[in-house]
Amino acid sequence: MALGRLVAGCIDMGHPRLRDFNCKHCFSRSKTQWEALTDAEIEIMSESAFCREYDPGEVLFNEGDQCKGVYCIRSGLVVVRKLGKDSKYVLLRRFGQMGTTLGYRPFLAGDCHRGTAEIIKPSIICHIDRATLTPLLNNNPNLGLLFLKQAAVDLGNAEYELLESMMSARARLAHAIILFKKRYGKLSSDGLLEIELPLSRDDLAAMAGVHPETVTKIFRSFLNEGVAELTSHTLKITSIDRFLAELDGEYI
Amino acid sequence: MALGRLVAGCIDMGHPRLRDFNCKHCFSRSKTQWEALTDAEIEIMSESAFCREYDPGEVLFNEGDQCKGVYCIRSGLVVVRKLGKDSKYVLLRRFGQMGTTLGYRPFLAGDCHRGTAEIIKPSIICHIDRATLTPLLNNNPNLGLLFLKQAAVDLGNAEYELLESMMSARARLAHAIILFKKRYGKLSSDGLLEIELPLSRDDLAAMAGVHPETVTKIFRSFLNEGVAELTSHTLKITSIDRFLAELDGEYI
DNA sequence: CGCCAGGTTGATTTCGCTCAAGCAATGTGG
DNA sequence: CCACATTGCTTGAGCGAAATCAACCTGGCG
Repeated sequence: MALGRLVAGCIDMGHPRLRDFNCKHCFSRSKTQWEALTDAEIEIMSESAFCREYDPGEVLFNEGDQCKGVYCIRSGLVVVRKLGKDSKYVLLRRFGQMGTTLGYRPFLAGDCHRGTAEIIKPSIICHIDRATLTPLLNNNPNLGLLFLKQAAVDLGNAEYELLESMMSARARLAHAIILFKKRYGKLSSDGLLEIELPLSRDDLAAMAGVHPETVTKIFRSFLNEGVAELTSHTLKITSIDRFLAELDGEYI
Repeated sequence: MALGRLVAGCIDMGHPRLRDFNCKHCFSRSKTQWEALTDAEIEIMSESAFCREYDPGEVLFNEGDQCKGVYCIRSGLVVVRKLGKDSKYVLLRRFGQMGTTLGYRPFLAGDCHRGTAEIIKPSIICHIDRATLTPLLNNNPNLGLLFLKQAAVDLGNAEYELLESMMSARARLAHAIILFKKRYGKLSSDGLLEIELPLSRDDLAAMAGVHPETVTKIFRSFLNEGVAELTSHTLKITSIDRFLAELDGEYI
Protein backbone atom coordinates (compact mmCIF):
# COMPACT_ATOMS: atom_id res chain seq x y z
CA MET A 1 0.00 0.00 0.00
CA ALA A 2 1.24 3.44 -0.85
CA LEU A 3 -0.08 5.07 2.28
CA GLY A 4 3.29 6.55 3.13
CA ARG A 5 3.41 8.31 -0.17
CA LEU A 6 -0.03 9.78 0.28
CA VAL A 7 0.66 10.96 3.79
CA ALA A 8 3.87 12.61 2.71
CA GLY A 9 2.36 13.97 -0.45
CA CYS A 10 -0.38 15.86 1.30
CA ILE A 11 1.92 18.39 2.85
CA ASP A 12 2.20 20.70 -0.10
CA MET A 13 -1.47 20.41 -0.99
CA GLY A 14 -4.41 22.16 0.50
CA HIS A 15 -6.95 24.77 -0.48
CA PRO A 16 -7.55 28.01 1.42
CA ARG A 17 -10.05 28.05 4.25
CA LEU A 18 -13.57 28.75 3.03
CA ARG A 19 -14.76 31.82 4.89
CA ASP A 20 -18.23 32.67 3.63
CA PHE A 21 -19.69 29.49 4.94
CA ASN A 22 -22.87 28.86 6.89
CA CYS A 23 -23.51 25.44 8.38
CA LYS A 24 -27.22 26.14 8.15
CA HIS A 25 -27.26 25.47 4.40
CA CYS A 26 -25.58 22.16 5.00
CA PHE A 27 -27.87 21.01 7.82
CA SER A 28 -31.03 22.01 6.01
CA ARG A 29 -30.34 19.48 3.28
CA SER A 30 -30.20 16.32 5.34
CA LYS A 31 -31.45 15.16 8.68
CA THR A 32 -28.62 14.77 11.14
CA GLN A 33 -28.00 15.22 14.83
CA TRP A 34 -27.21 18.89 14.13
CA GLU A 35 -30.88 19.70 13.66
CA ALA A 36 -31.01 20.04 17.44
CA LEU A 37 -29.07 23.29 17.17
CA THR A 38 -30.78 26.66 17.48
CA ASP A 39 -30.09 29.35 14.91
CA ALA A 40 -27.80 31.11 17.35
CA GLU A 41 -25.84 27.92 17.93
CA ILE A 42 -25.54 27.30 14.20
CA GLU A 43 -24.11 30.79 13.94
CA ILE A 44 -21.53 30.01 16.61
CA MET A 45 -20.61 26.82 14.82
CA SER A 46 -20.35 28.49 11.40
CA GLU A 47 -18.02 31.07 12.90
CA SER A 48 -15.58 28.63 14.39
CA ALA A 49 -15.80 25.74 11.96
CA PHE A 50 -12.73 25.37 9.79
CA CYS A 51 -13.98 24.50 6.31
CA ARG A 52 -12.09 23.84 3.15
CA GLU A 53 -11.91 21.83 -0.04
CA TYR A 54 -9.79 18.71 -0.17
CA ASP A 55 -8.28 16.87 -3.13
CA PRO A 56 -8.13 13.12 -3.54
CA GLY A 57 -5.08 11.75 -1.78
CA GLU A 58 -5.09 14.35 0.99
CA VAL A 59 -5.13 13.01 4.51
CA LEU A 60 -7.60 14.36 7.06
CA PHE A 61 -6.02 12.67 10.05
CA ASN A 62 -3.64 9.84 10.73
CA GLU A 63 -3.96 6.71 12.80
CA GLY A 64 -2.84 7.54 16.32
CA ASP A 65 -3.43 11.29 15.99
CA GLN A 66 -5.00 12.93 18.97
CA CYS A 67 -8.67 13.64 18.27
CA LYS A 68 -9.19 17.39 18.44
CA GLY A 69 -12.79 17.56 17.27
CA VAL A 70 -15.16 16.16 14.69
CA TYR A 71 -15.40 16.50 10.91
CA CYS A 72 -18.53 17.32 8.96
CA ILE A 73 -18.56 15.99 5.40
CA ARG A 74 -20.39 18.52 3.27
CA SER A 75 -19.69 16.68 0.04
CA GLY A 76 -17.25 14.20 -1.43
CA LEU A 77 -15.95 10.84 -0.30
CA VAL A 78 -13.57 9.88 2.48
CA VAL A 79 -12.42 6.48 3.67
CA VAL A 80 -10.86 5.55 6.99
CA ARG A 81 -8.22 2.85 6.84
CA LYS A 82 -6.82 0.95 9.78
CA LEU A 83 -3.42 -0.53 9.16
CA GLY A 84 -2.63 -4.13 10.03
CA LYS A 85 0.58 -6.05 9.93
CA ASP A 86 2.70 -6.21 6.76
CA SER A 87 0.83 -3.49 4.89
CA LYS A 88 -2.58 -5.09 5.13
CA TYR A 89 -5.40 -2.85 6.18
CA VAL A 90 -9.12 -2.75 6.81
CA LEU A 91 -11.64 -0.08 5.90
CA LEU A 92 -13.24 1.03 9.13
CA ARG A 93 -15.80 3.27 7.58
CA ARG A 94 -16.87 4.76 4.30
CA PHE A 95 -18.28 8.20 4.28
CA GLY A 96 -19.79 10.33 1.62
CA GLN A 97 -23.22 11.29 2.83
CA MET A 98 -23.32 15.00 3.18
CA GLY A 99 -23.88 16.09 6.74
CA THR A 100 -22.23 12.93 8.03
CA THR A 101 -20.13 13.54 11.09
CA LEU A 102 -16.79 11.77 11.10
CA GLY A 103 -14.68 11.09 14.16
CA TYR A 104 -17.28 11.52 16.87
CA ARG A 105 -16.46 8.18 18.44
CA PRO A 106 -12.85 8.99 19.37
CA PHE A 107 -13.99 12.51 20.29
CA LEU A 108 -16.52 11.24 22.81
CA ALA A 109 -14.52 8.30 24.07
CA GLY A 110 -11.48 10.54 24.55
CA ASP A 111 -9.56 8.26 22.24
CA CYS A 112 -6.97 8.71 19.53
CA HIS A 113 -7.99 8.26 15.90
CA ARG A 114 -7.86 4.56 15.16
CA GLY A 115 -7.50 4.92 11.43
CA THR A 116 -6.18 7.19 8.72
CA ALA A 117 -8.77 9.21 6.81
CA GLU A 118 -7.96 9.79 3.16
CA ILE A 119 -9.91 11.80 0.63
CA ILE A 120 -11.08 9.70 -2.32
CA LYS A 121 -13.17 12.21 -4.24
CA PRO A 122 -12.86 16.01 -4.11
CA SER A 123 -14.58 16.99 -0.89
CA ILE A 124 -15.64 19.92 1.22
CA ILE A 125 -15.15 19.18 4.87
CA CYS A 126 -15.49 21.26 8.03
CA HIS A 127 -13.67 20.69 11.26
CA ILE A 128 -15.41 21.57 14.52
CA ASP A 129 -12.96 21.67 17.38
CA ARG A 130 -13.42 20.48 20.92
CA ALA A 131 -13.62 24.02 22.31
CA THR A 132 -16.65 24.71 20.12
CA LEU A 133 -18.43 21.38 20.37
CA THR A 134 -18.11 20.73 24.09
CA PRO A 135 -20.16 23.76 25.20
CA LEU A 136 -22.76 23.00 22.55
CA LEU A 137 -23.15 19.50 23.94
CA ASN A 138 -23.29 20.72 27.52
CA ASN A 139 -25.79 23.47 26.91
CA ASN A 140 -28.13 21.77 24.47
CA PRO A 141 -29.34 18.44 25.88
CA ASN A 142 -31.16 17.63 22.65
CA LEU A 143 -27.90 17.65 20.73
CA GLY A 144 -26.53 15.03 23.11
CA LEU A 145 -29.64 12.91 22.76
CA LEU A 146 -29.54 13.06 18.99
CA PHE A 147 -25.86 12.14 19.02
CA LEU A 148 -26.83 9.32 21.35
CA LYS A 149 -29.44 8.12 18.93
CA GLN A 150 -26.91 8.27 16.10
CA ALA A 151 -24.47 6.30 18.20
CA ALA A 152 -27.15 3.68 18.86
CA VAL A 153 -27.79 3.37 15.13
CA ASP A 154 -24.07 3.11 14.36
CA LEU A 155 -23.71 0.53 17.08
CA GLY A 156 -26.48 -1.46 15.46
CA ASN A 157 -24.69 -1.26 12.13
CA ALA A 158 -21.42 -2.35 13.69
CA GLU A 159 -23.21 -5.28 15.28
CA TYR A 160 -24.69 -6.16 11.93
CA GLU A 161 -21.30 -5.97 10.25
CA LEU A 162 -20.04 -8.40 12.81
CA LEU A 163 -22.69 -10.86 11.66
CA GLU A 164 -21.81 -10.11 8.06
CA SER A 165 -18.21 -10.98 8.77
CA MET A 166 -19.16 -14.63 9.06
CA MET A 167 -20.84 -14.81 5.70
CA SER A 168 -19.07 -15.90 2.53
CA ALA A 169 -16.71 -13.59 0.68
CA ARG A 170 -19.24 -13.29 -2.16
CA ALA A 171 -21.98 -12.14 0.22
CA ARG A 172 -19.65 -9.69 1.96
CA LEU A 173 -18.60 -8.18 -1.34
CA ALA A 174 -22.21 -7.93 -2.49
CA HIS A 175 -23.08 -6.12 0.74
CA ALA A 176 -20.19 -3.73 0.22
CA ILE A 177 -21.38 -2.97 -3.29
CA ILE A 178 -24.93 -2.32 -2.14
CA LEU A 179 -23.66 0.41 0.16
CA PHE A 180 -22.69 2.42 -2.91
CA LYS A 181 -26.05 2.00 -4.57
CA LYS A 182 -27.79 4.87 -2.83
CA ARG A 183 -25.21 7.46 -3.72
CA TYR A 184 -23.46 6.10 -6.77
CA GLY A 185 -26.15 3.97 -8.39
CA LYS A 186 -28.20 4.96 -11.44
CA LEU A 187 -30.17 3.35 -14.24
CA SER A 188 -28.25 2.85 -17.45
CA SER A 189 -29.70 3.50 -20.90
CA ASP A 190 -30.78 -0.13 -21.21
CA GLY A 191 -32.69 0.06 -17.94
CA LEU A 192 -30.20 -1.91 -15.86
CA LEU A 193 -28.85 -0.79 -12.52
CA GLU A 194 -25.35 0.62 -12.70
CA ILE A 195 -23.32 1.28 -9.60
CA GLU A 196 -20.13 3.26 -9.62
CA LEU A 197 -17.50 1.81 -7.29
CA PRO A 198 -15.31 4.82 -6.56
CA LEU A 199 -12.67 2.79 -4.73
CA SER A 200 -9.59 0.91 -5.83
CA ARG A 201 -9.63 -2.89 -5.82
CA ASP A 202 -7.58 -2.83 -2.65
CA ASP A 203 -9.99 -0.54 -0.84
CA LEU A 204 -12.98 -2.52 -2.02
CA ALA A 205 -11.28 -5.67 -0.81
CA ALA A 206 -10.48 -4.07 2.55
CA MET A 207 -14.10 -3.02 2.83
CA ALA A 208 -15.41 -6.53 2.26
CA GLY A 209 -12.66 -8.06 4.35
CA VAL A 210 -11.18 -10.14 1.55
CA HIS A 211 -8.02 -10.06 -0.53
CA PRO A 212 -7.81 -8.02 -3.71
CA GLU A 213 -7.30 -11.06 -5.92
CA THR A 214 -10.46 -12.55 -4.48
CA VAL A 215 -12.42 -9.44 -5.43
CA THR A 216 -11.33 -9.84 -9.02
CA LYS A 217 -12.21 -13.52 -9.02
CA ILE A 218 -15.66 -12.91 -7.57
CA PHE A 219 -16.35 -10.22 -10.19
CA ARG A 220 -15.25 -12.69 -12.83
CA SER A 221 -17.65 -15.31 -11.50
CA PHE A 222 -20.43 -12.70 -11.45
CA LEU A 223 -19.71 -12.15 -15.13
CA ASN A 224 -19.62 -15.86 -15.96
CA GLU A 225 -22.89 -16.47 -14.16
CA GLY A 226 -24.62 -13.51 -15.74
CA VAL A 227 -25.16 -11.70 -12.46
CA ALA A 228 -23.24 -8.52 -13.11
CA GLU A 229 -20.51 -7.17 -15.29
CA LEU A 230 -17.75 -4.75 -14.42
CA THR A 231 -16.17 -2.17 -16.67
CA SER A 232 -13.49 -0.01 -15.18
CA HIS A 233 -15.10 1.23 -11.99
CA THR A 234 -18.74 0.73 -12.85
CA LEU A 235 -20.69 -2.41 -12.10
CA LYS A 236 -23.70 -3.15 -14.27
CA ILE A 237 -26.11 -5.55 -12.61
CA THR A 238 -27.53 -7.81 -15.30
CA SER A 239 -29.77 -9.85 -13.03
CA ILE A 240 -31.10 -8.03 -10.00
CA ASP A 241 -32.74 -11.15 -8.61
CA ARG A 242 -29.56 -13.17 -8.77
CA PHE A 243 -27.58 -10.30 -7.33
CA LEU A 244 -29.95 -9.87 -4.40
CA ALA A 245 -29.71 -13.60 -3.81
CA GLU A 246 -26.00 -13.07 -3.17
CA LEU A 247 -26.86 -10.92 -0.18
CA ASP A 248 -28.43 -13.81 1.71
CA GLY A 249 -25.42 -15.30 3.35
CA GLU A 250 -25.56 -18.35 5.51
CA TYR A 251 -26.39 -16.28 8.57
CA ILE A 252 -29.19 -13.85 9.33
CA MET B 1 -29.35 -25.83 19.69
CA ALA B 2 -31.95 -26.37 22.33
CA LEU B 3 -33.07 -22.78 22.47
CA GLY B 4 -36.70 -23.73 21.99
CA ARG B 5 -36.64 -25.91 25.03
CA LEU B 6 -35.18 -23.15 27.13
CA VAL B 7 -37.62 -20.57 25.95
CA ALA B 8 -40.53 -22.88 26.67
CA GLY B 9 -39.07 -24.09 29.93
CA CYS B 10 -38.79 -20.65 31.42
CA ILE B 11 -42.50 -20.12 31.73
CA ASP B 12 -43.03 -21.90 35.01
CA MET B 13 -39.89 -20.44 36.57
CA GLY B 14 -39.36 -17.08 38.15
CA HIS B 15 -38.68 -15.64 41.56
CA PRO B 16 -40.83 -13.00 43.26
CA ARG B 17 -40.11 -9.35 42.63
CA LEU B 18 -37.52 -7.98 45.02
CA ARG B 19 -39.15 -5.07 46.81
CA ASP B 20 -36.66 -3.74 49.33
CA PHE B 21 -34.25 -2.68 46.69
CA ASN B 22 -32.32 0.52 46.27
CA CYS B 23 -30.41 1.17 43.07
CA LYS B 24 -28.05 3.38 45.06
CA HIS B 25 -26.28 0.38 46.53
CA CYS B 26 -25.77 -0.98 43.06
CA PHE B 27 -24.47 2.22 41.50
CA SER B 28 -22.13 3.00 44.37
CA ARG B 29 -20.16 -0.14 43.67
CA SER B 30 -19.16 0.50 40.09
CA LYS B 31 -18.78 3.50 37.84
CA THR B 32 -21.49 3.55 35.21
CA GLN B 33 -23.57 6.09 33.36
CA TRP B 34 -26.03 6.05 36.28
CA GLU B 35 -23.70 8.08 38.44
CA ALA B 36 -25.18 11.13 36.72
CA LEU B 37 -28.40 10.60 38.69
CA THR B 38 -29.23 12.71 41.71
CA ASP B 39 -30.35 11.04 44.91
CA ALA B 40 -33.93 11.99 44.15
CA GLU B 41 -33.71 10.44 40.70
CA ILE B 42 -32.19 7.26 42.08
CA GLU B 43 -35.16 7.11 44.43
CA ILE B 44 -37.56 7.39 41.49
CA MET B 45 -35.71 4.67 39.67
CA SER B 46 -35.60 2.35 42.68
CA GLU B 47 -39.35 2.76 43.07
CA SER B 48 -40.22 1.81 39.54
CA ALA B 49 -37.47 -0.65 38.67
CA PHE B 50 -38.66 -4.23 38.50
CA CYS B 51 -35.95 -6.33 40.13
CA ARG B 52 -35.77 -10.03 40.68
CA GLU B 53 -33.53 -13.07 40.77
CA TYR B 54 -33.20 -15.25 37.70
CA ASP B 55 -32.12 -18.87 37.35
CA PRO B 56 -29.89 -20.26 34.61
CA GLY B 57 -31.94 -21.08 31.57
CA GLU B 58 -34.48 -18.32 32.08
CA VAL B 59 -34.97 -15.95 29.19
CA LEU B 60 -34.93 -12.21 29.72
CA PHE B 61 -36.18 -11.30 26.27
CA ASN B 62 -36.50 -12.94 22.89
CA GLU B 63 -35.19 -11.99 19.49
CA GLY B 64 -37.78 -9.76 17.84
CA ASP B 65 -39.43 -8.68 21.10
CA GLN B 66 -40.31 -5.05 21.31
CA CYS B 67 -37.84 -3.22 23.51
CA LYS B 68 -39.72 -1.80 26.48
CA GLY B 69 -36.80 -0.50 28.50
CA VAL B 70 -33.31 -1.41 29.64
CA TYR B 71 -31.95 -4.05 32.01
CA CYS B 72 -29.46 -3.45 34.78
CA ILE B 73 -27.35 -6.47 35.66
CA ARG B 74 -26.69 -6.38 39.39
CA SER B 75 -24.92 -9.71 39.48
CA GLY B 76 -24.68 -12.93 37.50
CA LEU B 77 -24.08 -13.69 33.85
CA VAL B 78 -26.28 -13.24 30.81
CA VAL B 79 -25.56 -13.93 27.15
CA VAL B 80 -27.37 -12.56 24.12
CA ARG B 81 -27.63 -14.95 21.21
CA LYS B 82 -28.63 -14.05 17.70
CA LEU B 83 -29.99 -16.93 15.68
CA GLY B 84 -28.76 -17.64 12.19
CA LYS B 85 -29.92 -20.11 9.61
CA ASP B 86 -30.24 -23.82 10.45
CA SER B 87 -29.80 -23.43 14.19
CA LYS B 88 -26.47 -21.66 14.05
CA TYR B 89 -26.11 -18.61 16.21
CA VAL B 90 -23.71 -15.88 17.23
CA LEU B 91 -23.10 -14.42 20.65
CA LEU B 92 -23.79 -10.74 20.39
CA ARG B 93 -22.91 -9.93 23.94
CA ARG B 94 -21.98 -11.39 27.32
CA PHE B 95 -22.72 -9.53 30.49
CA GLY B 96 -21.57 -9.97 34.00
CA GLN B 97 -20.15 -6.70 35.27
CA MET B 98 -22.49 -5.44 37.90
CA GLY B 99 -24.12 -2.20 36.98
CA THR B 100 -23.89 -3.05 33.29
CA THR B 101 -26.86 -1.85 31.32
CA LEU B 102 -28.24 -4.29 28.78
CA GLY B 103 -30.50 -3.39 25.90
CA TYR B 104 -29.86 0.32 25.66
CA ARG B 105 -29.06 0.14 21.96
CA PRO B 106 -32.48 -1.08 20.81
CA PHE B 107 -34.06 1.20 23.41
CA LEU B 108 -32.40 4.29 21.97
CA ALA B 109 -32.59 3.30 18.33
CA GLY B 110 -36.28 2.44 18.73
CA ASP B 111 -35.48 -1.06 17.54
CA CYS B 112 -36.62 -4.54 18.45
CA HIS B 113 -34.32 -6.80 20.39
CA ARG B 114 -31.96 -8.43 17.93
CA GLY B 115 -31.06 -11.37 20.08
CA THR B 116 -32.36 -13.62 22.82
CA ALA B 117 -30.98 -13.02 26.30
CA GLU B 118 -30.55 -16.11 28.43
CA ILE B 119 -29.37 -16.36 32.01
CA ILE B 120 -26.21 -18.45 32.37
CA LYS B 121 -25.43 -18.00 36.06
CA PRO B 122 -27.93 -17.10 38.78
CA SER B 123 -28.45 -13.37 38.42
CA ILE B 124 -30.17 -10.40 39.92
CA ILE B 125 -31.46 -8.10 37.22
CA CYS B 126 -33.61 -4.97 37.24
CA HIS B 127 -35.80 -3.74 34.44
CA ILE B 128 -36.23 0.00 33.98
CA ASP B 129 -39.11 0.72 31.67
CA ARG B 130 -39.40 3.38 29.02
CA ALA B 131 -41.83 5.48 31.06
CA THR B 132 -39.24 5.81 33.81
CA LEU B 133 -36.11 6.19 31.75
CA THR B 134 -37.32 8.67 29.14
CA PRO B 135 -38.01 11.52 31.59
CA LEU B 136 -34.72 10.86 33.34
CA LEU B 137 -32.88 11.23 30.04
CA ASN B 138 -34.81 14.34 29.10
CA ASN B 139 -34.40 16.10 32.42
CA ASN B 140 -30.84 15.20 33.26
CA PRO B 141 -28.51 16.12 30.37
CA ASN B 142 -25.56 14.54 32.15
CA LEU B 143 -27.22 11.16 32.03
CA GLY B 144 -27.52 11.45 28.27
CA LEU B 145 -23.90 12.50 27.94
CA LEU B 146 -22.69 9.60 30.04
CA PHE B 147 -24.82 7.21 28.01
CA LEU B 148 -23.30 8.81 24.95
CA LYS B 149 -19.83 8.21 26.27
CA GLN B 150 -20.73 4.60 27.02
CA ALA B 151 -22.08 4.22 23.49
CA ALA B 152 -18.83 5.62 22.11
CA VAL B 153 -16.85 3.09 24.10
CA ASP B 154 -19.11 0.24 23.00
CA LEU B 155 -18.82 1.42 19.43
CA GLY B 156 -15.06 1.30 19.76
CA ASN B 157 -15.29 -2.25 21.06
CA ALA B 158 -17.56 -3.27 18.23
CA GLU B 159 -15.10 -1.76 15.77
CA TYR B 160 -12.32 -3.66 17.43
CA GLU B 161 -14.29 -6.91 17.26
CA LEU B 162 -14.70 -6.32 13.58
CA LEU B 163 -10.92 -6.27 13.22
CA GLU B 164 -10.69 -9.35 15.39
CA SER B 165 -13.07 -11.14 13.08
CA MET B 166 -10.40 -11.29 10.41
CA MET B 167 -7.83 -12.90 12.63
CA SER B 168 -7.30 -16.65 12.83
CA ALA B 169 -9.67 -18.87 14.80
CA ARG B 170 -6.95 -19.45 17.41
CA ALA B 171 -6.50 -15.74 17.99
CA ARG B 172 -10.24 -15.15 18.17
CA LEU B 173 -10.66 -17.89 20.72
CA ALA B 174 -7.76 -16.56 22.77
CA HIS B 175 -9.39 -13.12 22.75
CA ALA B 176 -12.68 -14.61 23.87
CA ILE B 177 -10.94 -16.38 26.74
CA ILE B 178 -9.16 -13.24 27.85
CA LEU B 179 -12.52 -11.52 28.29
CA PHE B 180 -13.26 -13.91 31.15
CA LYS B 181 -9.96 -13.29 32.88
CA LYS B 182 -11.01 -10.15 34.75
CA ARG B 183 -14.07 -11.70 36.33
CA TYR B 184 -13.42 -15.41 36.31
CA GLY B 185 -9.64 -15.61 36.46
CA LYS B 186 -7.60 -16.47 39.56
CA LEU B 187 -4.17 -17.83 40.48
CA SER B 188 -4.09 -21.55 41.17
CA SER B 189 -2.12 -23.13 44.02
CA ASP B 190 0.89 -23.66 41.74
CA GLY B 191 0.94 -19.97 40.78
CA LEU B 192 -0.50 -20.42 37.31
CA LEU B 193 -3.38 -18.39 35.92
CA GLU B 194 -6.67 -20.25 35.89
CA ILE B 195 -9.70 -18.91 34.04
CA GLU B 196 -13.15 -20.30 34.48
CA LEU B 197 -15.08 -20.47 31.23
CA PRO B 198 -18.69 -20.41 32.38
CA LEU B 199 -20.09 -21.14 28.93
CA SER B 200 -20.82 -24.28 27.02
CA ARG B 201 -18.61 -25.26 24.09
CA ASP B 202 -21.31 -24.06 21.74
CA ASP B 203 -21.55 -20.65 23.37
CA LEU B 204 -17.79 -20.28 23.51
CA ALA B 205 -17.66 -21.19 19.85
CA ALA B 206 -20.39 -18.68 19.01
CA MET B 207 -18.48 -16.06 20.94
CA ALA B 208 -15.29 -16.63 19.00
CA GLY B 209 -17.16 -17.05 15.74
CA VAL B 210 -16.00 -20.60 15.11
CA HIS B 211 -17.58 -24.04 15.19
CA PRO B 212 -17.72 -26.06 18.40
CA GLU B 213 -15.51 -28.83 17.04
CA THR B 214 -12.89 -26.24 16.22
CA VAL B 215 -12.92 -24.98 19.80
CA THR B 216 -12.14 -28.47 21.04
CA LYS B 217 -9.40 -28.90 18.48
CA ILE B 218 -7.77 -25.60 19.36
CA PHE B 219 -7.84 -26.47 23.06
CA ARG B 220 -6.23 -29.77 22.19
CA SER B 221 -3.47 -28.02 20.26
CA PHE B 222 -2.98 -25.66 23.22
CA LEU B 223 -2.45 -28.74 25.36
CA ASN B 224 -0.06 -30.39 22.91
CA GLU B 225 1.99 -27.23 22.61
CA GLY B 226 2.13 -26.64 26.34
CA VAL B 227 0.27 -23.35 26.17
CA ALA B 228 -2.75 -24.16 28.31
CA GLU B 229 -4.72 -27.12 29.58
CA LEU B 230 -8.44 -27.45 30.03
CA THR B 231 -10.24 -29.45 32.69
CA SER B 232 -14.01 -29.35 32.62
CA HIS B 233 -14.73 -25.62 32.45
CA THR B 234 -11.48 -24.24 33.77
CA LEU B 235 -8.52 -23.33 31.62
CA LYS B 236 -5.10 -23.36 33.25
CA ILE B 237 -2.57 -21.32 31.33
CA THR B 238 0.76 -23.10 31.49
CA SER B 239 2.75 -20.59 29.49
CA ILE B 240 1.53 -17.02 29.75
CA ASP B 241 4.02 -15.80 27.17
CA ARG B 242 2.94 -18.34 24.59
CA PHE B 243 -0.70 -17.67 25.37
CA LEU B 244 -0.30 -13.93 24.95
CA ALA B 245 1.46 -14.59 21.66
CA GLU B 246 -1.78 -16.17 20.47
CA LEU B 247 -3.50 -12.83 20.86
CA ASP B 248 -1.35 -11.21 18.21
CA GLY B 249 -3.27 -12.16 15.15
CA GLU B 250 -2.17 -11.18 11.73
CA TYR B 251 -3.92 -7.83 12.04
CA ILE B 252 -3.64 -5.02 14.58
C1' DC C 1 10.15 3.62 -25.68
C1' DG C 2 10.52 1.68 -21.07
C1' DC C 3 8.79 2.01 -16.55
C1' DC C 4 5.47 1.20 -13.09
C1' DA C 5 1.22 0.98 -10.45
C1' DG C 6 -2.97 -1.35 -10.64
C1' DG C 7 -5.28 -5.12 -12.00
C1' DT C 8 -5.88 -10.08 -13.69
C1' DT C 9 -5.09 -14.91 -13.76
C1' DG C 10 -3.78 -19.56 -12.57
C1' DA C 11 -1.45 -23.11 -9.42
C1' DT C 12 -0.95 -24.42 -4.87
C1' DT C 13 -1.75 -24.54 0.03
C1' DT C 14 -4.01 -24.06 4.24
C1' DC C 15 -7.39 -23.32 7.59
C1' DG C 16 -11.38 -24.38 9.42
C1' DC C 17 -15.99 -26.28 8.20
C1' DT C 18 -18.67 -30.56 7.52
C1' DC C 19 -19.96 -34.99 8.47
C1' DA C 20 -19.97 -39.00 10.98
C1' DA C 21 -18.65 -41.89 14.60
C1' DG C 22 -17.49 -42.62 19.38
C1' DC C 23 -17.27 -41.68 24.34
C1' DA C 24 -18.26 -40.10 29.12
C1' DA C 25 -21.51 -38.30 32.35
C1' DT C 26 -26.12 -37.92 33.74
C1' DG C 27 -30.77 -39.10 34.07
C1' DT C 28 -34.89 -42.25 33.81
C1' DG C 29 -37.92 -45.90 34.04
C1' DG C 30 -38.56 -50.78 34.84
C1' DC D 1 -29.55 -51.66 40.46
C1' DC D 2 -29.17 -52.13 35.71
C1' DA D 3 -30.50 -51.23 30.57
C1' DC D 4 -30.64 -47.45 27.65
C1' DA D 5 -31.67 -42.80 26.16
C1' DT D 6 -29.94 -38.17 26.16
C1' DT D 7 -26.75 -34.48 26.33
C1' DG D 8 -22.29 -32.46 25.83
C1' DC D 9 -17.94 -33.12 24.28
C1' DT D 10 -14.08 -35.27 21.49
C1' DT D 11 -11.86 -37.11 17.50
C1' DG D 12 -10.73 -38.13 12.78
C1' DA D 13 -11.28 -38.04 7.62
C1' DG D 14 -12.34 -35.32 3.74
C1' DC D 15 -13.55 -31.21 1.46
C1' DG D 16 -13.99 -26.46 -0.07
C1' DA D 17 -13.46 -21.51 0.08
C1' DA D 18 -10.36 -18.27 0.12
C1' DA D 19 -5.50 -16.97 1.09
C1' DT D 20 -0.96 -17.12 -0.84
C1' DC D 21 2.41 -16.98 -4.30
C1' DA D 22 3.99 -15.80 -8.59
C1' DA D 23 3.61 -14.59 -13.19
C1' DC D 24 1.65 -11.74 -16.48
C1' DC D 25 -1.20 -8.09 -18.65
C1' DT D 26 -2.37 -3.15 -19.57
C1' DG D 27 -2.77 1.59 -19.76
C1' DG D 28 -0.79 6.00 -18.32
C1' DC D 29 3.21 8.84 -18.18
C1' DG D 30 7.84 10.72 -18.08
